[in-house]
Amino acid sequence: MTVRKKPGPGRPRSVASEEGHHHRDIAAAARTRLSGLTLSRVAARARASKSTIYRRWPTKEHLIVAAFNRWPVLIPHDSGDVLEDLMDLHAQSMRNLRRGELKGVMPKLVAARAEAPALAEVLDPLIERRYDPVRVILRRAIERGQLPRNTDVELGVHMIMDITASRLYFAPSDASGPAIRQVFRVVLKGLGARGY
Amino acid sequence: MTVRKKPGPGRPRSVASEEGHHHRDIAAAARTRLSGLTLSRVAARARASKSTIYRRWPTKEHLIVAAFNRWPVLIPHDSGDVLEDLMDLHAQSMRNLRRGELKGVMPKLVAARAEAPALAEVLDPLIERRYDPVRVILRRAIERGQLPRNTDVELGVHMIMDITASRLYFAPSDASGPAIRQVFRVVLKGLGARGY
Amino acid sequence: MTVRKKPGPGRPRSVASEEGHHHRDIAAAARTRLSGLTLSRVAARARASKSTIYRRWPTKEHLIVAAFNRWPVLIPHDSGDVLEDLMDLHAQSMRNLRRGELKGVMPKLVAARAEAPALAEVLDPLIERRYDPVRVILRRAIERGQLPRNTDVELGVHMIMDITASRLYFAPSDASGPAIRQVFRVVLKGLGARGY
Amino acid sequence: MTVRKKPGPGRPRSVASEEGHHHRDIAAAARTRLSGLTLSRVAARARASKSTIYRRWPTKEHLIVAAFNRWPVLIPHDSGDVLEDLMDLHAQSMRNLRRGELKGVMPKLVAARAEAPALAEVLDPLIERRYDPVRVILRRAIERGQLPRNTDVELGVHMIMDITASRLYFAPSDASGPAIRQVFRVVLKGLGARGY
DNA sequence: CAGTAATCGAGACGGTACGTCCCGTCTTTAT
DNA sequence: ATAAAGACGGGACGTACCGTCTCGATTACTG
Repeated sequence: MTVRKKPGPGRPRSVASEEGHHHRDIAAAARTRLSGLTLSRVAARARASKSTIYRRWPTKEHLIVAAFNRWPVLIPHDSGDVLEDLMDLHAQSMRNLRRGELKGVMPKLVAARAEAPALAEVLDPLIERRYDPVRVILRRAIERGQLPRNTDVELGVHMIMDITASRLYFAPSDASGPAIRQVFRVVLKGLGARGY
Repeated sequence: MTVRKKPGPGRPRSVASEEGHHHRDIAAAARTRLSGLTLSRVAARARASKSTIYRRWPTKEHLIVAAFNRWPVLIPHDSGDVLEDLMDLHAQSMRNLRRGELKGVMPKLVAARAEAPALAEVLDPLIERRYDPVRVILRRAIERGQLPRNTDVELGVHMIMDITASRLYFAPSDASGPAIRQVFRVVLKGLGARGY
Repeated sequence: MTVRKKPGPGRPRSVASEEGHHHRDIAAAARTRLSGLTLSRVAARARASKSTIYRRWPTKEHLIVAAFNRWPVLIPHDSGDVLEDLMDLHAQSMRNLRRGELKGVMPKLVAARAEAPALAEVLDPLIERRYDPVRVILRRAIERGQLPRNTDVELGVHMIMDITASRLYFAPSDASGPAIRQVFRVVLKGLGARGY
Repeated sequence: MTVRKKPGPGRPRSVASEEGHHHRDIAAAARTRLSGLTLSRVAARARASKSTIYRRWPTKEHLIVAAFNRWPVLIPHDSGDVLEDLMDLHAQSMRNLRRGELKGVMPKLVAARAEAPALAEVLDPLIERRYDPVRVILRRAIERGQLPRNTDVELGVHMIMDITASRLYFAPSDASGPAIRQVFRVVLKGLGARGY
């Protein structure tokens, strides 16, 4: 436990945890206006100082990762049909994307990650967690009998997430509802689902 | 057609970026050492000047795009089986990736593209062309009878490329041969191929 | 004499003298818009090419000198009184200065001259010639008996020109009529003139 | 008065240009080698960065003005005779001029001033202050009775400075001791001094 | 009149300084 | 002792201009 036994002299860090109001403010400030993001600007907007930011996050990119983690998590609903559940997830993504200037953050993060292995260690678990809703949906499909008992869930999850991510962030592809539905249908069928 | 309208008076630009002329190939100089790429360094290595570079490419990123376009194109072989053909393509990618420092260039390009629409106009056609080998392979599979007559080729091409790109460049996923084989199998089966 | 003995084949320089129409055009183009003067701009305005300009003048500054030499020469009038004649000269200067953007050219020339001795050789004779009108006026004053027979004309000329130039171009001083009249009066009196 | 309004928080600027602190004196670095002066070189020599320099001085020329202001001020001595005092001042100028590469700085400054009014506001007061020694000498001459009670001191000061400056920096004139002595004699006589 | 060779306009080229921007660290004063 | 403020060293960026060069097109001389 990192409990301070004795406060000692001097001003203590303002609620020294990531949940502290100050740090929350900073990450929030970073979340808006990702393009042309500058640490000085973030500091100014959060009424913090650059020292404070660098005391908490070793690089600008780490701060962006923190900001990225504030993205709302997708909620897996249960409509009784895999395809519809996946489409619902995609709709949630699209809604998140539209609001806020978070559009370009994923490419930026991925680029930073590519040449800073240290960043990968922080970023990858967060990304991995984003896969969970799809996991839930696919597992439910198995229980429901829409997918075979022995379906490789991880394979399916990654395929769906990879394609979705590509279409949303990276490639100049069609990310509209109908196009994505087609993709999901092929994946489900390839996984052995009946009726697609 | 890129027909020269009229030569007119004036010294024409060296064709250095195409065949190389009296100075070194600039794009080639940019190709090596992508991380920490500096225009001054590129200029020095190519025995060119920054002016010359900026006269040809409006931004550093445009130059990188040109450098990216020197990547060897994948050759679609014909082994008589779709899956093997696709796996061969993937093997070529892996080989290209290993040699050269081109590793981090894709994420960088994608990030730059995300916030410079002008760059997208130049980059997207080049990316699109990279899809061709897969197109060829899928079409051959249809002719061969491995895929149904009415297969949506574009759908398949994009799915395969999206997933491959994700695994190779963007996501912390398994891009090994066996893992990719699994993915391809699911896609092919999803498209209606028999025997996978 | 630099007379071409035999013309030989080939196109001769277009009226290869400073009086040639083409060169006149160039110097004229340089005369307008001295601040932010660029050889490319001069070339464009004169419909000449940089090569042509550099064939005639070894540096930008030499061209400016040529342009400077187009300044109208001051005409020494004879009113019967030295002081009035000098004031008339000053009025002419002021008029020249007001029209045209030639304002900053003298400082520029002087600065260039300071670090390019070669330029001094070209510029100094031209400047020296600008002293002539004052010489004429002072000599007339001697003949007229307004100045002593043994007046050091050169001393007077240089003093008058130095002060005038300082006030007009270099120092933040008063170059108005009355102020200059005071100056001239002191110089004349110092030279031994009676009645000032 | 340049009163500090309020220190407030934040690291204050180093006073390097005034007393020198943890890095070398920037203006001093600029003072040496005026011709071919490069901000990068100044920065390197002063162990400072371009940012630091541009934070203090808006333009290269402003820095040069600051460097110019380090020129030693002339000391008005009192020999009992105006002419000798003025000649002593001139001797000091000549000595300053000889040592150091400051030779070309005045023309440069004047040229820059001519097309940047903002620079004039900074430069002019400094130049004006350089006139003081002559003022002192002329006033003493009046008290001493060498010049009339009602002498226009400012007129004399400016005439002397204008001519001196012209001969030293701008015009291709004789700035030797005897020549200058002649000039001073004429000015003094013109101002009503007796015995010249 | 036809051939030919120097000059011309246009502008690309290598080089280099400029002034701006941002990063991540450091140094103050205020709390 | 920490925080806010922001100065600092470092270094890349993209712009501007210089003086040289390389083209194709345009001439005036020569044969």
